[in-house]
Amino acid sequence: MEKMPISCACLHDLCLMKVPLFASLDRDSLLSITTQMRHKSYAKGETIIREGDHPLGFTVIQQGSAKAYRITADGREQILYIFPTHDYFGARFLFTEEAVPYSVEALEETHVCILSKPRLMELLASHPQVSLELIEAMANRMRRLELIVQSMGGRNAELRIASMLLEFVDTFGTAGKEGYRVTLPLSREGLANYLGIARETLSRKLTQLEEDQVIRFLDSRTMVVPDREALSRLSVLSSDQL
Amino acid sequence: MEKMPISCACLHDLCLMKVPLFASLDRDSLLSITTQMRHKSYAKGETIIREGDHPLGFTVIQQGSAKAYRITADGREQILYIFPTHDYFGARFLFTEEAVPYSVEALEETHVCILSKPRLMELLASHPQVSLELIEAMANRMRRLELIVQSMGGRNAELRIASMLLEFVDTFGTAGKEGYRVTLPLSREGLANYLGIARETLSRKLTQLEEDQVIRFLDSRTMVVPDREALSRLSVLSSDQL
DNA sequence: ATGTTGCTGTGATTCAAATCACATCTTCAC
DNA sequence: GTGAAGATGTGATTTGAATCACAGCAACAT
Repeated sequence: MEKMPISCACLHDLCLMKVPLFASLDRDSLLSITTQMRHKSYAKGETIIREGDHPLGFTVIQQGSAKAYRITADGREQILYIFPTHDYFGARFLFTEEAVPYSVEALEETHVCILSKPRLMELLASHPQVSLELIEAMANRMRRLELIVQSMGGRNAELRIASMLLEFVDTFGTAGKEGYRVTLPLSREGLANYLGIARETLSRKLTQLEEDQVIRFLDSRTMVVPDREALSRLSVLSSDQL
Repeated sequence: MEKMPISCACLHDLCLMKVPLFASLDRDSLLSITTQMRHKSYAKGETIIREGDHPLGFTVIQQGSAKAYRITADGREQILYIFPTHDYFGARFLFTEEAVPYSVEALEETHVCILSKPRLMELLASHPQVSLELIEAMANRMRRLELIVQSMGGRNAELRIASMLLEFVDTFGTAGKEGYRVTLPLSREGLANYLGIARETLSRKLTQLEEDQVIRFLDSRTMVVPDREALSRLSVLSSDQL
C-alpha cells in the first residue's frame, strides 16, 4: 500500500469497481486505470462540458448526477440524458465527432473521473473484454433512446410523461411496502424540458395522474408509485416485454 | 477456388467488404465469415423479423432496404429506422434482450446475410478490431438517435420534416448540378409514421416547402434539394457542426 | 421575520396539428 | 383498356397542447 499523490477518494474506494463497464477487470488493472484518470469536482449548476468544446474524454460520475442538454433553435433547452451516480458519458462522441455535441451540467455536488481518449483506446485494445462491456452498455443506451423516440412519436403528452416516470422509477426508485419511492432529479421546468413539452402541461397532467391514483406526491420532488404496472400500462411499454 | 454449396452471390461479391464494420478484415477472414452466414431473400413488403420473435442474429442487408417499426398502443405504426443497402441491424438487441423489440420489413426485393449470435461473439472475441468498429458504428447510430430525439422535442412539424429530409439527402441523395436528387424510401403515409405526425400535415408542409423553393418534386417519390444549407437551417442542426 | 427570488399550479385564450371528409390521381390486376 | 384499391392533396372542423397571465408557496439571504 504505497502512498499516492491523488487527492480524491477514488483510489481507496476504487470507485470504478461500481461501474459495470469495468466489472471484468481485476483489482490491479482498476488501480492502474484510476491513476491514469483526472479527477474533478463540480458544484450544483456548474457546467462540466459545454457544447462545442473539445471533448474531455470518457467521464465517469463517481458521485452526484448530471444532465446533458442542447439549446434548440427557438431557445428552449432540450434535455437528452440524465446521468445518475456511477453512470458515464463521453464514449459515444469520442468516436463520432471533434466537438462535444451537448452540454453537461451538474445537478448537485458532483465528482467525476476522466479518462483521456488515448488512454481509453489503449484500454480497449489491451482488454477486449472491456470492449464487449462497452458494446453492451451502448446497446442499453440505444434501447433507451429507441423507447424515447417511440414515446415522442406518440401523440399525447400523458404517454410521454408516463414513460419518463417509469424510467425514473427504474433508475432512482427504491422499493418500499407502499410501492416505489422516487426522488425526481429535476424541477418541473426541467422535466418539461426533458420531455419537450410545456411546463404547464406537465403540471396539469401530473395533477391528473395523482387524481387517478397512479402516483402520489409527498412533496414536489418526492413521488410514490403504488403500482408500477398501472404506470407501465400508460407508457409506451404497454403490452410489452420486460 | 473450390466449389461452395451456397446459392447466393455473397461469396463471389464478398458483399461484406462493402460493410464498414468489416473493413478491417482480410479477404480470408471475410470468406470464412461469409460461409458461416445464413442467406435469405425477401419480397417487397415481407417481414424479416417480427416484434417478439427470437432474434435471428446480426443481419447485414446485402441488397435492398428495410424499415424497422413498432405498433403503438393507439394502433399507429412508429417507424424507428430505415436501413439502406449495406447497413445492418440486430447487434443492439442481441446484447439487450431475449425478444426482438421491433419488426423489420423489406421495402423492396431484399437479400440479407445473417450471422448467429454465437458466431458474432466468436468474431468479436477473435478480432478485437471488429469490436472497435462496432463501437464506432453504434456511436454513429446513437448520434442519429440523439438528433431525432432533439428534433422530436422541437415544437413544430416543419423542424422534424426538415431534419428527416436532411437525413435522406445524406443517406439516399446523389449530387447533381442542380443540387441533390433524393429518392424517398417511403410513401407519404410511411414518412408521416417515421415522424410520428399525421399524413395530411406532412402533405401540407411538403407543399409549403416546395412553394418556398427549399425542395422540388419531380414525382411524388423523387425530390431535388437545390440548396442543402437552406434545408439545414430549417432543421435541428441550425447553427451546428458538420 | 421579512423581503426577494424562483418554483409551482391553474384559469383563459390562442394556435398548430389531428381528424374528418372527399375529390383526384396512381398503380396494378385482369 | 377498364375497374378496383391504394396513395395523395386539400378544405372544414375539432382538439390538445402552447402560450399568456397571475396568484400562492417554498427557499434563501439578510
